[in-house]
Parts: sequence; C-alpha cells; structure tokens
Amino acid sequence: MPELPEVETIARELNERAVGRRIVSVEIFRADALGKQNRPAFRRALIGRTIRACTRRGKFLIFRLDPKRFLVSHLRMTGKFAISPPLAEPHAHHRLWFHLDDGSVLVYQDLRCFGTMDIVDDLAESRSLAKLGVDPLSEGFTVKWMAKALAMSKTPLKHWLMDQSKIAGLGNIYASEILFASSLAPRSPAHALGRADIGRLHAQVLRILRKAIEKNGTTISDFRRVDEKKGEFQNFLKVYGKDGEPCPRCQTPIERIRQQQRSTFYCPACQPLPGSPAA
DNA sequence: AGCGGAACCTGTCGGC
DNA sequence: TGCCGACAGGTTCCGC
Repeated sequence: MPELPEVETIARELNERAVGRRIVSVEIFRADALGKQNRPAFRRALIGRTIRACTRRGKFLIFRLDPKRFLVSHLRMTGKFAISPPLAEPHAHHRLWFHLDDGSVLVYQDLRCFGTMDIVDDLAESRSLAKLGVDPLSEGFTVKWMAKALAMSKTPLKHWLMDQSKIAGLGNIYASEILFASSLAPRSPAHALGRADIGRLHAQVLRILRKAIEKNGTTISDFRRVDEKKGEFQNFLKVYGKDGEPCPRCQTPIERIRQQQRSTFYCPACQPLPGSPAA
C-alpha cells in the first residue's frame, strides 16, 4: 500500500498524536509482523518506554523510544497505524494494540500480514535500513548523484526507480506518475538517459512527491491516515490505473504493461522509447 | 547484471 | 449463485 508520501503522512500524524505517550501494555492478536521475535520479548522491549518521535526513512516508519530504543516498521501492502479510543474487541484485521498512558490505543492493522516490525537499540543495527539507497527528500538526492547512478545501470527505468537500494521510497504508483511527468519510457534502459532527461526526471521525482505529501498521500482502495481520513492525491493521478483512458496531454489511450510482475501505466505517444521514430 | 517466477496472506472484482 | 483466475500501494529468494 504505502509509498513514501503515505508513510510520511502517517509519520507526521503519529508525531502529533502519539509522541509523548508511554506504552503501558501490548496486546498481540497475530504475530506475523513480528517475524522471529518472540512475543514476550517484543512486549518486554517496548513496555514502559515513551514514544519520543515518529520519523520515516524510505518506506520505513521509525518510532524513537525513551529509554533509547527504536521500533522499525514496514507497512508493505496493507499495514496501517491508527490512534483509537479503548475498544472492546479487536477488528478482524487488528494485529497489535499498543495501550498508551492516556488510555488511547495505538492500533496496528494489516489485512495481508506482509508488514514487518523490528526492535533495535541503535538504527545502525537495522539490516533493512542499511540496504536503503538515497532518500529522495534528503540532501543526498542531487542531479549529480542521479546521473552517476543511472549511468551504471542497464535496468529499465521503471524498475530502477522502484529499486529501494538506489532511491528509497518510490513504489508502483509514483514510479508510473513520475515517468509520465518526465516524458520518459518505462522500458528505457537507465543508462540511456541524456542530461536533459536526467534533469527532468530529478525535478519530477521531487515535484510529485512533494505534491503527494501536501495532499496526504494516495488512497486507491484502503490507505487511511491515522485519523481514518483518506489521502487526496488519487485525484491528481495522470496515468496510474487509467489504461484505456485518453492521455491528459495528447488523448492517446494510456497503456498498461507488465514489468517485474507489476503493472506499469504510460502514454505510448508522450513516453516513446529512445530510438523509436517518435522519440 | 538482469529477468522471470514463486512465495508470503487476504480480499475484491470480473467473467463465465 | 458459485467457482476461478487475475489483480492489489511490497519485498525477498531462487534459478537461469
């Protein structure tokens, strides 16, 4: 489900709603997200600690706790956090309840149970965070860095954008949207981009992500903010999920193709492959 | 390197 | 109505 803008939205809202609260108990209804961590150890590691900050790196949500410790969560497709008043019964998809010291409950729900949670004393210990590439909203995300990274790869652009070890945070929706906004072909080899292409791509990554964050992310089917409200960026999508509909720029029908077993949406006229007659 | 396929798990939707 | 396959915002592992 969530890509960078959705995780950023959740982090910001949890920062307002959960920071300063102490975890008094943890109820575990289904432990898939815990991986190999056992339940008693998971509870023991968190109970009594206060949430000092909620931040994001790539698509990871990070709770900084006091005394010092970190809960590193990845929502994968359907993970969600919500702050709720006390509940009598867990909803079918509720996996964890973190009872907070003001009586509210930090609810973790995950329909498909792909989400993960890790506890570390230091972020440097996290193997998943260590694999991440440059966060596009960090200072390291420059045209110069991007040009160098693209030049080393033959992989199709769409796949390149979604590779978390290169840029951390883009997923299937935003990759398609960014390529459309940049007028670049999803199947173009990464190293085939020219200077102007790279400049456009870099600018559009930033523009689309910033706008999506401003609109609180994209709700296609079930993304919800901490307060259960929907994001609004779905109203600004130009190509994702729009196969068969006219391109907003040239009216050519949007096409859907499969890349890396994921759907890619693009305009064949506005985003021609390099070397093709239209290019 | 890069690609295709399968796996993790649950639900929805469209076609027949 | 029921069954069946395709598909879903993500990631990892395995073989070629």
